[in-house]
Amino acid sequence: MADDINSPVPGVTPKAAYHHGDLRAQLVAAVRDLVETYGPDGFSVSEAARRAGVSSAAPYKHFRDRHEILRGVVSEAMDRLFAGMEAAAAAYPVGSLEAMAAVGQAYVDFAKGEPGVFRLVFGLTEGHENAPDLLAKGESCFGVVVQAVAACLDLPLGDRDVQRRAYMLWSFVHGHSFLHIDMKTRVTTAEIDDWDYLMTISRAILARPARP
Amino acid sequence: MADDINSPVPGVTPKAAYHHGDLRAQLVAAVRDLVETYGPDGFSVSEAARRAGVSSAAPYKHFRDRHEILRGVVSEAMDRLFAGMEAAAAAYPVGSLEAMAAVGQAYVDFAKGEPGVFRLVFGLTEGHENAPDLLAKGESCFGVVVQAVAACLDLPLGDRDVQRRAYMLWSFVHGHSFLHIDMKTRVTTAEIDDWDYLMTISRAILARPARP
DNA sequence: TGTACATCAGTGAACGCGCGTTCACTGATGTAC
DNA sequence: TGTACATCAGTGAACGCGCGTTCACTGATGTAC
Repeated sequence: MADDINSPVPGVTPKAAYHHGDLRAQLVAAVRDLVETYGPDGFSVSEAARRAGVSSAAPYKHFRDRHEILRGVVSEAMDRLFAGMEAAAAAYPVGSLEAMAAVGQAYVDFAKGEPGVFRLVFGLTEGHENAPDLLAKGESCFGVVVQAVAACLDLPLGDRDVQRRAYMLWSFVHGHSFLHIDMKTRVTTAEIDDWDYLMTISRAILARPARP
Repeated sequence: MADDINSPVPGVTPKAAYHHGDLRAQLVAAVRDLVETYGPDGFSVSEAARRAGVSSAAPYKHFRDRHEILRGVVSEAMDRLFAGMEAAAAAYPVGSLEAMAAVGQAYVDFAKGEPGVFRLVFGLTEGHENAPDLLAKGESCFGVVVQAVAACLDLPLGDRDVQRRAYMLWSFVHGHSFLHIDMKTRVTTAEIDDWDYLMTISRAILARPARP
Protein backbone atom coordinates (compact mmCIF):
# COMPACT_ATOMS: atom_id res chain seq x y z
CA MET A 1 0.00 0.00 0.00
CA ALA A 2 2.68 2.49 0.95
CA ASP A 3 5.22 3.10 -1.75
CA ASP A 4 8.28 5.09 -0.76
CA ILE A 5 9.55 5.71 -4.25
CA ASN A 6 11.53 8.92 -4.46
CA SER A 7 11.01 9.57 -0.80
CA PRO A 8 14.17 10.21 1.22
CA VAL A 9 12.35 9.03 4.30
CA PRO A 10 11.86 5.26 4.13
CA GLY A 11 9.73 4.56 7.15
CA VAL A 12 10.31 6.84 10.08
CA THR A 13 12.23 10.08 10.00
CA PRO A 14 15.92 9.27 10.40
CA LYS A 15 17.08 11.49 13.28
CA ALA A 16 17.82 14.53 11.16
CA ALA A 17 18.27 14.21 7.44
CA TYR A 18 20.91 15.85 5.29
CA HIS A 19 20.76 19.55 5.80
CA HIS A 20 17.30 20.56 6.75
CA GLY A 21 15.87 17.47 8.31
CA ASP A 22 13.20 15.93 6.17
CA LEU A 23 12.13 18.90 4.10
CA ARG A 24 9.89 16.75 1.97
CA ALA A 25 7.60 15.77 4.80
CA GLN A 26 7.58 19.29 6.15
CA LEU A 27 6.57 20.67 2.79
CA VAL A 28 3.73 18.21 2.51
CA ALA A 29 2.61 19.19 5.98
CA ALA A 30 2.81 22.89 5.11
CA VAL A 31 0.78 22.36 1.95
CA ARG A 32 -1.78 20.36 3.90
CA ASP A 33 -2.22 23.32 6.23
CA LEU A 34 -2.42 25.77 3.36
CA VAL A 35 -5.05 23.70 1.57
CA GLU A 36 -6.99 23.50 4.79
CA THR A 37 -6.83 27.25 5.29
CA TYR A 38 -7.20 28.59 1.78
CA GLY A 39 -8.72 25.70 -0.13
CA PRO A 40 -7.25 23.41 -2.79
CA ASP A 41 -6.46 26.33 -5.09
CA GLY A 42 -5.26 28.73 -2.45
CA PHE A 43 -1.92 27.04 -2.08
CA SER A 44 1.39 28.15 -3.55
CA VAL A 45 4.84 26.60 -3.64
CA SER A 46 6.34 29.86 -2.44
CA GLU A 47 4.16 30.05 0.63
CA ALA A 48 4.79 26.41 1.48
CA ALA A 49 8.55 27.00 1.24
CA ARG A 50 8.23 30.09 3.41
CA ARG A 51 6.42 28.09 6.06
CA ALA A 52 9.03 25.37 5.97
CA GLY A 53 11.69 28.02 6.38
CA VAL A 54 13.50 27.44 3.10
CA SER A 55 13.98 29.36 -0.13
CA SER A 56 11.35 29.24 -2.81
CA ALA A 57 13.60 27.10 -4.98
CA ALA A 58 14.21 24.39 -2.39
CA PRO A 59 10.97 22.46 -3.00
CA TYR A 60 12.12 21.68 -6.52
CA LYS A 61 14.81 19.45 -5.11
CA HIS A 62 12.05 17.15 -3.86
CA PHE A 63 9.18 17.67 -6.27
CA ARG A 64 9.04 18.12 -10.00
CA ASP A 65 6.41 20.84 -9.84
CA ARG A 66 3.52 22.13 -7.78
CA HIS A 67 1.25 19.27 -8.87
CA GLU A 68 3.57 16.68 -7.43
CA ILE A 69 3.45 18.30 -3.99
CA LEU A 70 -0.32 18.21 -4.08
CA ARG A 71 -0.22 14.56 -5.02
CA GLY A 72 1.93 13.97 -1.97
CA VAL A 73 -0.71 15.57 0.22
CA VAL A 74 -3.49 13.55 -1.39
CA SER A 75 -1.56 10.32 -1.00
CA GLU A 76 -0.90 10.90 2.68
CA ALA A 77 -4.49 11.95 3.29
CA MET A 78 -5.85 8.82 1.65
CA ASP A 79 -3.69 6.69 3.90
CA ARG A 80 -5.25 8.35 6.91
CA LEU A 81 -8.76 8.02 5.52
CA PHE A 82 -8.22 4.33 4.86
CA ALA A 83 -6.85 3.76 8.35
CA GLY A 84 -9.82 5.56 9.87
CA MET A 85 -12.34 3.54 7.92
CA GLU A 86 -10.70 0.25 8.75
CA ALA A 87 -10.44 1.05 12.43
CA ALA A 88 -14.10 2.07 12.49
CA ALA A 89 -15.21 -1.18 10.89
CA ALA A 90 -13.09 -3.21 13.30
CA ALA A 91 -14.76 -1.60 16.29
CA TYR A 92 -18.07 -3.43 15.64
CA PRO A 93 -19.06 -7.04 15.00
CA VAL A 94 -18.40 -8.20 11.45
CA GLY A 95 -21.59 -8.02 9.41
CA SER A 96 -23.42 -5.67 11.77
CA LEU A 97 -25.26 -2.57 10.64
CA GLU A 98 -23.21 -0.68 13.20
CA ALA A 99 -19.98 -1.64 11.46
CA MET A 100 -21.49 -0.33 8.24
CA ALA A 101 -22.53 2.96 9.80
CA ALA A 102 -19.18 3.32 11.53
CA VAL A 103 -17.33 3.17 8.22
CA GLY A 104 -19.55 5.96 6.96
CA GLN A 105 -19.02 7.90 10.15
CA ALA A 106 -15.25 7.71 9.70
CA TYR A 107 -15.66 9.14 6.21
CA VAL A 108 -17.89 11.97 7.42
CA ASP A 109 -15.53 12.67 10.30
CA PHE A 110 -12.64 12.97 7.92
CA ALA A 111 -14.57 15.44 5.77
CA LYS A 112 -15.60 17.49 8.77
CA GLY A 113 -12.15 17.34 10.34
CA GLU A 114 -10.24 18.54 7.32
CA PRO A 115 -12.69 19.80 4.71
CA GLY A 116 -10.02 21.47 2.59
CA VAL A 117 -8.02 18.28 2.22
CA PHE A 118 -11.21 16.30 1.69
CA ARG A 119 -12.10 18.58 -1.19
CA LEU A 120 -8.61 18.18 -2.58
CA VAL A 121 -8.73 14.39 -2.37
CA PHE A 122 -12.11 14.05 -4.02
CA GLY A 123 -11.96 16.94 -6.42
CA LEU A 124 -10.54 16.81 -9.90
CA THR A 125 -6.89 17.80 -9.59
CA GLU A 126 -5.60 19.18 -12.85
CA GLY A 127 -4.74 16.40 -15.22
CA HIS A 128 -2.69 13.90 -13.30
CA GLU A 129 -5.45 12.61 -11.08
CA ASN A 130 -4.97 9.37 -12.95
CA ALA A 131 -1.94 8.48 -10.88
CA PRO A 132 -2.15 4.71 -10.41
CA ASP A 133 -1.05 4.79 -6.77
CA LEU A 134 -3.87 7.19 -5.89
CA LEU A 135 -6.37 5.07 -7.78
CA ALA A 136 -5.17 2.03 -5.83
CA LYS A 137 -5.65 3.83 -2.55
CA GLY A 138 -9.13 4.84 -3.63
CA GLU A 139 -9.91 1.23 -4.36
CA SER A 140 -8.67 0.26 -0.91
CA CYS A 141 -11.01 2.74 0.72
CA PHE A 142 -13.98 1.60 -1.32
CA GLY A 143 -12.92 -1.95 -0.50
CA VAL A 144 -13.65 -1.31 3.16
CA VAL A 145 -17.22 -0.40 2.26
CA VAL A 146 -17.58 -3.40 -0.03
CA GLN A 147 -16.33 -5.69 2.68
CA ALA A 148 -18.80 -4.36 5.22
CA VAL A 149 -21.67 -4.72 2.76
CA ALA A 150 -20.65 -8.24 1.79
CA ALA A 151 -20.49 -9.22 5.45
CA CYS A 152 -23.94 -7.77 6.09
CA LEU A 153 -25.50 -9.58 3.16
CA ASP A 154 -23.39 -12.69 3.53
CA LEU A 155 -22.38 -12.57 -0.12
CA PRO A 156 -18.98 -12.68 -1.84
CA LEU A 157 -17.05 -9.42 -2.38
CA GLY A 158 -17.36 -9.53 -6.15
CA ASP A 159 -21.10 -10.00 -6.14
CA ARG A 160 -22.89 -7.58 -8.41
CA ASP A 161 -25.43 -6.64 -5.79
CA VAL A 162 -22.75 -6.07 -3.19
CA GLN A 163 -20.94 -3.65 -5.47
CA ARG A 164 -24.17 -1.86 -6.29
CA ARG A 165 -25.23 -1.37 -2.72
CA ALA A 166 -21.74 -0.39 -1.64
CA TYR A 167 -21.73 2.30 -4.29
CA MET A 168 -25.15 3.54 -3.16
CA LEU A 169 -23.94 3.86 0.39
CA TRP A 170 -20.83 5.62 -0.74
CA SER A 171 -22.88 8.07 -2.81
CA PHE A 172 -25.00 8.90 0.18
CA VAL A 173 -22.12 9.39 2.58
CA HIS A 174 -20.13 11.32 -0.01
CA GLY A 175 -23.06 13.61 -0.76
CA HIS A 176 -23.82 14.18 2.88
CA SER A 177 -20.18 15.01 3.57
CA PHE A 178 -20.00 17.59 0.81
CA LEU A 179 -23.37 19.12 1.58
CA HIS A 180 -22.24 19.54 5.16
CA ILE A 181 -18.82 21.08 4.58
CA ASP A 182 -20.17 23.28 1.80
CA MET A 183 -22.89 24.43 4.16
CA LYS A 184 -25.78 23.59 1.91
CA THR A 185 -27.78 21.97 4.68
CA ARG A 186 -29.33 25.29 5.68
CA VAL A 187 -32.01 24.84 3.04
CA THR A 188 -33.62 22.05 5.04
CA THR A 189 -35.25 22.29 8.42
CA ALA A 190 -34.35 18.71 9.26
CA GLU A 191 -31.83 18.42 12.06
CA ILE A 192 -29.18 15.94 11.01
CA ASP A 193 -27.61 13.51 13.40
CA ASP A 194 -24.88 11.67 11.52
CA TRP A 195 -25.11 8.36 13.29
CA ASP A 196 -28.87 8.23 13.14
CA TYR A 197 -28.79 9.06 9.44
CA LEU A 198 -26.10 6.53 8.69
CA MET A 199 -27.95 3.77 10.50
CA THR A 200 -31.21 4.61 8.74
CA ILE A 201 -29.57 4.66 5.35
CA SER A 202 -27.65 1.46 5.96
CA ARG A 203 -30.85 -0.24 7.00
CA ALA A 204 -32.71 1.03 3.95
CA ILE A 205 -30.06 0.08 1.45
CA LEU A 206 -29.08 -3.26 2.94
CA ALA A 207 -32.64 -4.49 3.25
CA ARG A 208 -32.81 -7.99 1.75
CA PRO A 209 -34.90 -7.45 -1.36
CA ALA A 210 -33.07 -4.96 -3.54
CA ARG A 211 -36.20 -4.60 -5.63
CA PRO A 212 -39.47 -5.87 -4.26
CA MET B 1 -37.92 34.39 -7.52
CA ALA B 2 -35.96 36.41 -10.05
CA ASP B 3 -34.71 39.71 -8.70
CA ASP B 4 -33.41 42.19 -11.20
CA ILE B 5 -31.68 44.42 -8.71
CA ASN B 6 -28.72 46.21 -10.29
CA SER B 7 -29.34 44.49 -13.59
CA PRO B 8 -29.64 46.81 -16.58
CA VAL B 9 -31.61 44.12 -18.32
CA PRO B 10 -35.07 43.91 -16.76
CA GLY B 11 -36.58 40.91 -18.43
CA VAL B 12 -35.51 40.44 -21.98
CA THR B 13 -32.55 42.09 -23.66
CA PRO B 14 -33.69 45.44 -25.04
CA LYS B 15 -32.67 45.40 -28.71
CA ALA B 16 -29.14 46.66 -28.21
CA ALA B 17 -28.14 48.39 -25.01
CA TYR B 18 -26.11 51.53 -24.63
CA HIS B 19 -22.79 51.10 -26.32
CA HIS B 20 -21.88 47.48 -26.36
CA GLY B 21 -25.18 45.75 -26.23
CA ASP B 22 -25.74 44.06 -22.90
CA LEU B 23 -22.20 43.60 -21.76
CA ARG B 24 -23.34 42.29 -18.41
CA ALA B 25 -25.04 39.22 -19.83
CA GLN B 26 -22.16 38.59 -22.19
CA LEU B 27 -19.67 38.71 -19.34
CA VAL B 28 -21.70 36.25 -17.33
CA ALA B 29 -21.85 33.97 -20.36
CA ALA B 30 -18.09 34.29 -20.89
CA VAL B 31 -17.38 33.47 -17.26
CA ARG B 32 -19.73 30.50 -17.45
CA ASP B 33 -17.69 29.16 -20.36
CA LEU B 34 -14.41 29.83 -18.59
CA VAL B 35 -15.57 28.06 -15.46
CA GLU B 36 -16.69 25.15 -17.57
CA THR B 37 -13.35 24.95 -19.33
CA TYR B 38 -10.89 25.74 -16.56
CA GLY B 39 -12.86 25.10 -13.40
CA PRO B 40 -14.25 27.47 -10.78
CA ASP B 41 -10.79 28.86 -10.00
CA GLY B 42 -9.50 29.01 -13.53
CA PHE B 43 -11.46 32.08 -14.38
CA SER B 44 -10.16 35.65 -14.56
CA VAL B 45 -11.84 38.98 -15.09
CA SER B 46 -9.29 39.86 -17.75
CA GLU B 47 -9.95 36.76 -19.78
CA ALA B 48 -13.70 37.23 -19.53
CA ALA B 49 -13.36 40.82 -20.76
CA ARG B 50 -11.15 39.67 -23.59
CA ARG B 51 -13.77 37.14 -24.66
CA ALA B 52 -16.49 39.74 -24.55
CA GLY B 53 -14.33 42.01 -26.68
CA VAL B 54 -13.91 44.83 -24.19
CA SER B 55 -11.08 46.29 -22.15
CA SER B 56 -10.12 44.70 -18.85
CA ALA B 57 -11.60 47.66 -16.99
CA ALA B 58 -15.03 47.48 -18.57
CA PRO B 59 -16.43 44.72 -16.31
CA TYR B 60 -16.08 47.01 -13.32
CA LYS B 61 -18.86 49.17 -14.71
CA HIS B 62 -21.22 46.25 -14.14
CA PHE B 63 -19.73 44.34 -11.23
CA ARG B 64 -18.07 45.47 -8.03
CA ASP B 65 -15.37 42.82 -8.22
CA ARG B 66 -14.61 39.35 -9.50
CA HIS B 67 -16.76 37.71 -6.85
CA GLU B 68 -19.85 39.52 -8.03
CA ILE B 69 -19.45 38.15 -11.55
CA LEU B 70 -19.22 34.64 -10.17
CA ARG B 71 -22.35 35.22 -8.17
CA GLY B 72 -24.08 36.24 -11.36
CA VAL B 73 -23.10 32.95 -12.95
CA VAL B 74 -24.27 30.97 -9.92
CA SER B 75 -27.57 32.79 -9.82
CA GLU B 76 -28.29 32.14 -13.46
CA ALA B 77 -27.25 28.52 -13.16
CA MET B 78 -29.54 27.91 -10.21
CA ASP B 79 -32.46 29.29 -12.18
CA ARG B 80 -31.78 26.72 -14.87
CA LEU B 81 -31.36 23.92 -12.36
CA PHE B 82 -34.65 24.80 -10.71
CA ALA B 83 -36.45 24.94 -14.04
CA GLY B 84 -35.05 21.56 -15.00
CA MET B 85 -36.10 19.92 -11.75
CA GLU B 86 -39.61 21.33 -11.92
CA ALA B 87 -40.11 20.30 -15.52
CA ALA B 88 -38.88 16.80 -14.70
CA ALA B 89 -41.31 16.43 -11.83
CA ALA B 90 -44.18 17.70 -13.96
CA ALA B 91 -43.56 15.03 -16.58
CA TYR B 92 -44.81 12.23 -14.30
CA PRO B 93 -47.89 11.69 -12.17
CA VAL B 94 -47.86 13.55 -8.86
CA GLY B 95 -46.76 11.22 -6.08
CA SER B 96 -45.20 8.61 -8.34
CA LEU B 97 -41.76 7.13 -7.79
CA GLU B 98 -41.02 8.10 -11.37
CA ALA B 99 -41.58 11.77 -10.58
CA MET B 100 -39.14 11.39 -7.70
CA ALA B 101 -36.51 9.72 -9.85
CA ALA B 102 -36.99 12.28 -12.60
CA VAL B 103 -36.17 15.14 -10.26
CA GLY B 104 -32.97 13.35 -9.35
CA GLN B 105 -32.24 12.70 -13.00
CA ALA B 106 -32.55 16.41 -13.78
CA TYR B 107 -30.02 17.13 -11.06
CA VAL B 108 -27.60 14.51 -12.35
CA ASP B 109 -28.08 15.71 -15.91
CA PHE B 110 -27.22 19.23 -14.87
CA ALA B 111 -24.04 18.04 -13.17
CA LYS B 112 -23.03 15.96 -16.17
CA GLY B 113 -23.95 18.69 -18.65
CA GLU B 114 -21.96 21.45 -17.04
CA PRO B 115 -19.71 19.97 -14.35
CA GLY B 116 -17.65 23.14 -13.94
CA VAL B 117 -20.68 25.28 -13.19
CA PHE B 118 -22.13 22.55 -11.00
CA ARG B 119 -18.95 22.58 -8.94
CA LEU B 120 -19.12 26.35 -8.72
CA VAL B 121 -22.74 26.33 -7.61
CA PHE B 122 -22.26 23.73 -4.90
CA GLY B 123 -18.77 24.56 -3.79
CA LEU B 124 -17.85 27.07 -1.18
CA THR B 125 -17.26 30.34 -3.00
CA GLU B 126 -15.01 32.61 -1.02
CA GLY B 127 -16.90 34.30 1.71
CA HIS B 128 -20.02 35.70 0.12
CA GLU B 129 -21.79 32.41 -0.45
CA ASN B 130 -24.24 33.65 2.16
CA ALA B 131 -25.99 35.86 -0.38
CA PRO B 132 -29.68 35.66 0.56
CA ASP B 133 -30.89 35.46 -3.03
CA LEU B 134 -28.73 32.41 -3.68
CA LEU B 135 -29.90 30.79 -0.48
CA ALA B 136 -33.49 31.39 -1.55
CA LYS B 137 -32.85 29.75 -4.89
CA GLY B 138 -31.28 26.80 -3.12
CA GLU B 139 -34.39 26.48 -0.99
CA SER B 140 -36.54 26.52 -4.12
CA CYS B 141 -34.56 23.65 -5.61
CA PHE B 142 -34.73 21.61 -2.44
CA GLY B 143 -38.42 22.48 -2.31
CA VAL B 144 -38.99 20.52 -5.50
CA VAL B 145 -37.56 17.43 -3.82
CA VAL B 146 -39.59 18.00 -0.67
CA GLN B 147 -42.74 18.38 -2.71
CA ALA B 148 -42.14 15.12 -4.56
CA VAL B 149 -41.44 13.28 -1.32
CA ALA B 150 -44.51 14.72 0.38
CA ALA B 151 -46.67 13.67 -2.55
CA CYS B 152 -45.26 10.14 -2.46
CA LEU B 153 -45.87 9.75 1.25
CA ASP B 154 -49.07 11.76 1.29
CA LEU B 155 -47.81 13.93 4.12
CA PRO B 156 -47.60 17.71 4.53
CA LEU B 157 -44.51 19.56 3.26
CA GLY B 158 -43.33 20.58 6.72
CA ASP B 159 -43.48 17.05 8.12
CA ARG B 160 -40.31 16.04 9.89
CA ASP B 161 -40.10 12.72 8.10
CA VAL B 162 -40.64 14.34 4.72
CA GLN B 163 -37.75 16.71 5.32
CA ARG B 164 -35.56 13.86 6.51
CA ARG B 165 -36.20 11.63 3.55
CA ALA B 166 -35.91 14.51 1.11
CA TYR B 167 -32.49 15.30 2.52
CA MET B 168 -31.45 11.66 2.24
CA LEU B 169 -32.43 11.55 -1.40
CA TRP B 170 -30.63 14.80 -2.04
CA SER B 171 -27.48 13.45 -0.37
CA PHE B 172 -27.52 10.41 -2.57
CA VAL B 173 -28.08 12.26 -5.80
CA HIS B 174 -25.56 14.93 -4.86
CA GLY B 175 -22.94 12.35 -3.98
CA HIS B 176 -23.55 10.38 -7.14
CA SER B 177 -23.29 13.54 -9.23
CA PHE B 178 -19.96 14.52 -7.73
CA LEU B 179 -18.51 11.03 -7.82
CA HIS B 180 -19.39 10.87 -11.47
CA ILE B 181 -18.02 14.21 -12.62
CA ASP B 182 -14.92 13.78 -10.48
CA MET B 183 -14.44 10.37 -12.05
CA LYS B 184 -14.25 8.46 -8.80
CA THR B 185 -16.53 5.70 -10.02
CA ARG B 186 -13.65 3.78 -11.49
CA VAL B 187 -12.99 2.15 -8.13
CA THR B 188 -16.15 0.10 -8.41
CA THR B 189 -16.94 -2.58 -10.91
CA ALA B 190 -20.65 -1.84 -10.75
CA GLU B 191 -22.06 -0.45 -13.94
CA ILE B 192 -24.22 2.52 -13.08
CA ASP B 193 -27.41 3.28 -14.89
CA ASP B 194 -28.71 6.55 -13.54
CA TRP B 195 -32.40 5.89 -13.89
CA ASP B 196 -32.17 2.41 -12.44
CA TYR B 197 -30.18 3.71 -9.51
CA LEU B 198 -32.51 6.60 -8.90
CA MET B 199 -35.57 4.37 -8.93
CA THR B 200 -33.95 1.86 -6.58
CA ILE B 201 -32.89 4.56 -4.18
CA SER B 202 -36.24 6.29 -4.26
CA ARG B 203 -37.94 3.00 -3.52
CA ALA B 204 -35.59 2.23 -0.64
CA ILE B 205 -35.85 5.63 0.97
CA LEU B 206 -39.55 6.19 0.49
CA ALA B 207 -40.56 2.79 1.86
CA ARG B 208 -43.30 3.32 4.41
CA PRO B 209 -41.61 2.40 7.67
CA ALA B 210 -38.67 4.74 8.13
CA ARG B 211 -37.44 2.52 10.93
CA PRO B 212 -38.85 -0.97 11.25
C1' DT C 1 42.94 8.06 11.15
C1' DG C 2 43.47 11.33 7.33
C1' DT C 3 42.83 13.10 2.89
C1' DA C 4 40.56 13.85 -1.66
C1' DC C 5 36.62 13.69 -3.89
C1' DA C 6 31.66 13.12 -5.32
C1' DT C 7 27.13 14.03 -4.03
C1' DC C 8 23.28 16.80 -3.58
C1' DA C 9 20.10 19.74 -0.39
C1' DG C 10 19.46 24.35 -0.03
C1' DT C 11 20.58 29.47 -1.61
C1' DG C 12 19.41 33.89 -3.48
C1' DA C 13 18.87 36.45 -7.36
C1' DA C 14 16.50 36.75 -11.42
C1' DC C 15 13.07 35.93 -15.34
C1' DG C 16 8.66 36.75 -17.46
C1' DC C 17 3.80 36.41 -16.60
C1' DG C 18 -1.03 37.45 -15.93
C1' DC C 19 -3.65 39.09 -12.57
C1' DG C 20 -7.24 42.60 -10.04
C1' DT C 21 -8.07 47.02 -9.73
C1' DT C 22 -7.61 52.35 -10.29
C1' DC C 23 -7.65 56.38 -12.90
C1' DA C 24 -8.56 60.29 -15.80
C1' DC C 25 -10.44 60.20 -20.16
C1' DT C 26 -13.81 60.12 -24.41
C1' DG C 27 -17.58 59.87 -26.90
C1' DA C 28 -22.17 58.03 -27.90
C1' DT C 29 -26.80 58.25 -26.13
C1' DG C 30 -30.95 60.20 -23.91
C1' DT C 31 -33.33 64.39 -22.12
C1' DA C 32 -34.97 69.17 -21.21
C1' DC C 33 -36.17 73.17 -23.17
C1' DT D 1 -36.63 70.50 -35.07
C1' DG D 2 -32.42 72.18 -32.86
C1' DT D 3 -29.31 73.05 -29.24
C1' DA D 4 -27.07 72.44 -24.65
C1' DC D 5 -26.27 69.53 -21.30
C1' DA D 6 -26.00 65.39 -18.17
C1' DT D 7 -25.20 60.66 -18.06
C1' DC D 8 -22.47 56.80 -18.03
C1' DA D 9 -20.52 52.57 -20.73
C1' DG D 10 -16.23 51.60 -22.33
C1' DT D 11 -11.00 52.98 -23.04
C1' DG D 12 -6.14 52.34 -22.48
C1' DA D 13 -2.40 53.01 -19.71
C1' DA D 14 -0.62 52.15 -15.45
C1' DC D 15 0.12 50.27 -10.60
C1' DG D 16 1.94 46.80 -7.51
C1' DC D 17 1.71 41.95 -6.59
C1' DG D 18 2.86 37.12 -5.95
C1' DC D 19 3.45 33.47 -8.62
C1' DG D 20 6.21 29.13 -10.83
C1' DT D 21 10.32 28.05 -12.32
C1' DT D 22 15.49 28.46 -13.77
C1' DC D 23 20.15 29.12 -12.81
C1' DA D 24 24.87 29.03 -11.25
C1' DC D 25 26.38 28.71 -6.76
C1' DT D 26 27.85 26.91 -1.82
C1' DG D 27 28.84 24.13 1.61
C1' DA D 28 27.77 20.26 4.57
C1' DT D 29 27.70 15.31 4.42
C1' DG D 30 29.04 10.58 3.11
C1' DT D 31 32.48 7.54 0.85
C1' DA D 32 36.79 5.42 -1.10
C1' DC D 33 41.31 4.69 -0.38
